[in-house]
Amino acid sequence: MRVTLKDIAEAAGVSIMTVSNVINGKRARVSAETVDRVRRIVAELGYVPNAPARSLAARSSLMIGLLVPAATEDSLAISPHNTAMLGHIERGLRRHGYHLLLRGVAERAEIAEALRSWSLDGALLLGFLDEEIDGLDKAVIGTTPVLAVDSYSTNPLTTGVRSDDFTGARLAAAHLLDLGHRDIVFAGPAFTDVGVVHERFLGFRAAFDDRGLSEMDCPIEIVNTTYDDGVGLARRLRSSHPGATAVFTTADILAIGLIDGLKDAGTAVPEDISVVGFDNIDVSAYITPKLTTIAQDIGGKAAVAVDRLLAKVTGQPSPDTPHVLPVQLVERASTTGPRDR
Amino acid sequence: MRVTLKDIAEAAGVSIMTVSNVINGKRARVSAETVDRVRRIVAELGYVPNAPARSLAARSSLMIGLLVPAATEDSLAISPHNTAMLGHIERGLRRHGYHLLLRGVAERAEIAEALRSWSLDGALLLGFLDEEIDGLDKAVIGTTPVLAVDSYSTNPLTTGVRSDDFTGARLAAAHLLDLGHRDIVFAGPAFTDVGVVHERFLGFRAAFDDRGLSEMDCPIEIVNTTYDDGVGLARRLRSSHPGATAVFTTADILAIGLIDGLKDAGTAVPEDISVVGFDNIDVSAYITPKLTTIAQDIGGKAAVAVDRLLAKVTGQPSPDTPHVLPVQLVERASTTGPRDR
DNA sequence: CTGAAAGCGCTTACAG
DNA sequence: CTGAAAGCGCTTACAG
Repeated sequence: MRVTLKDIAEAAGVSIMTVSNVINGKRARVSAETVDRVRRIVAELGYVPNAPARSLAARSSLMIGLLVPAATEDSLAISPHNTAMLGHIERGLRRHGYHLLLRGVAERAEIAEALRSWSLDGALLLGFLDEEIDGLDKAVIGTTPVLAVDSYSTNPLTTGVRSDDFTGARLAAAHLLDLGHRDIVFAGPAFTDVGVVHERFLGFRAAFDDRGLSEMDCPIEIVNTTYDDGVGLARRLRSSHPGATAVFTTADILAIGLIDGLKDAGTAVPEDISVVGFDNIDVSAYITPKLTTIAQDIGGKAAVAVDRLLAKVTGQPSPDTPHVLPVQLVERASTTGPRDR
Repeated sequence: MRVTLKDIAEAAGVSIMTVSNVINGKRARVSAETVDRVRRIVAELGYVPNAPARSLAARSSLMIGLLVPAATEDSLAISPHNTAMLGHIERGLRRHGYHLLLRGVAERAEIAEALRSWSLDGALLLGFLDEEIDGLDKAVIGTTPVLAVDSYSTNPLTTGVRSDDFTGARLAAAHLLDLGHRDIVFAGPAFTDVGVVHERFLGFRAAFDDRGLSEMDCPIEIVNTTYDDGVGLARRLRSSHPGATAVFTTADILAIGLIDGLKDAGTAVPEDISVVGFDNIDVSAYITPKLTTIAQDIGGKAAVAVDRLLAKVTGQPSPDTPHVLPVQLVERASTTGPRDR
């Protein structure tokens, strides 16, 4: 039989609720002597609080949902970047005594369902599109604190944390421009007039503006951010942009595929084409040539996400502007000056 | 206010428990007409079952724990292999209507705590050492179904699923031997006389036996399985094993570090040294030279783990031998015949 | 096919 | 500092 509050109470000769107070650290309400006695018996009997019972009674669960997009029948496609986030987030929550419910969501209704069903104390949204975040109103998330990571949605309910995408892309483009490149391709997923990719595009353009090169034409290549899409881009790059001497990609994994595809086609990197990535995932230092990229502070992003969410959970006023983490250029071997022509 | 069974019952003019029966699909106990009416009202009012209440009453939670080792203050160091497992496991559980609680555990007591506290219906152990699994008895896990992934522990309580490590290493060694190598280093983490690494060592040796080369001396290099350890191994390889023409590593990430380290030291791969990995993680196809390795069936492993665990959860008799998944050699560019000397 | 009652193990006001 | 009572929202026998 499992040990319950009642068992402890009987063994200690006190009421159930005194035990409850001890367990929950409400020491002000119990004499030090009683606390000790109860503590001892709890340890002796190996009492473990029943979380569902606690959740039911307290309408709170000490459980945080980490919601990640997933096609219905698909397994969670967790990017290297999000994997690292996941690890840090779990640690952060664990240190604060919270538990993590990981859930792939295929349709918006599942967000509401997850939140309400489990009496989640809060949720982190990782990897959703801005328009999906935009659609989250009180009707779907209720009063549960929710925070979006890497989102530019202006939804005040989800104000969260992200990297300084604008500056990152600007640094990347500045690096290429300073090396002497002028014909630079911007490669990334389709974007609208808001969001991570759009910000990176603006930052990219800003570097040109900074140098009075505003009029310069910058071809955009729309590609998904996978290795294979990078390889595909390499195949058509020479014909679609014969004059290009450099490519800025919005993700390392895309840059890595691009470099491999380029090499296969006999194009030297960086001698013929320089490539800059974004993220600084581990792999980027393993490939040849090592990738020049923009490093995000993943640990910092996770920590801020957890801290902000838990602040909301515990009822502290939450800032209405997102926390923006700095990024930095990591110069490695995939970039050099353009070859004389 | 949240909608409860009671609200539905009142609106439908039936008892709470009839609604409960409808919700839980016990249709045999309710007339078709009533089912329809209740269903309609449930949809109309947007009823979502309260999971904690259900867990408390039913002593079951539809929740499965995924437990992963973690040093107390550390973030989950999820290897590429385990990340892929995680994605597939989440999908498998979701399809079966279960939820996933992800938990890093620093000490054994936390396993028991997680299981009991949340009334978990079951748990998957990912990445634990065999000796940790060995220590799990009824006293710590109670009657909760638990299944270990990638374990050679003979603990009958956790009998699970793993890859055919023996055959994998044997294939790898056979490949190198067939290419003409004779001086091959085995590189992997410290191992005892049981476990994944030990099996791989046995398989490695078996390939020599197969060819009547049993007497051959095979140096073992004990290294952790990280990129940096691979680089470190490269640094000392030439001096510690001057005659070696090939290295078998127990993990791709180690092989990748090794290759980078060798290249930095001016040693050509595969011309001077051939390298074989194990896992076939994505990255292995991105590096130069592309890594020859042993591919595990990760999706299959996750699917079997989920199926077996849920079978146990639903009370079906569970096999007392682990499910072993086949592996295969993926020949790429990091191996070739030894140079004539 | 349907329902009234008890109970899962806790917390929350409230009263002393 | 301590406790008796009510209730969180559900499921489980049991009875009709």
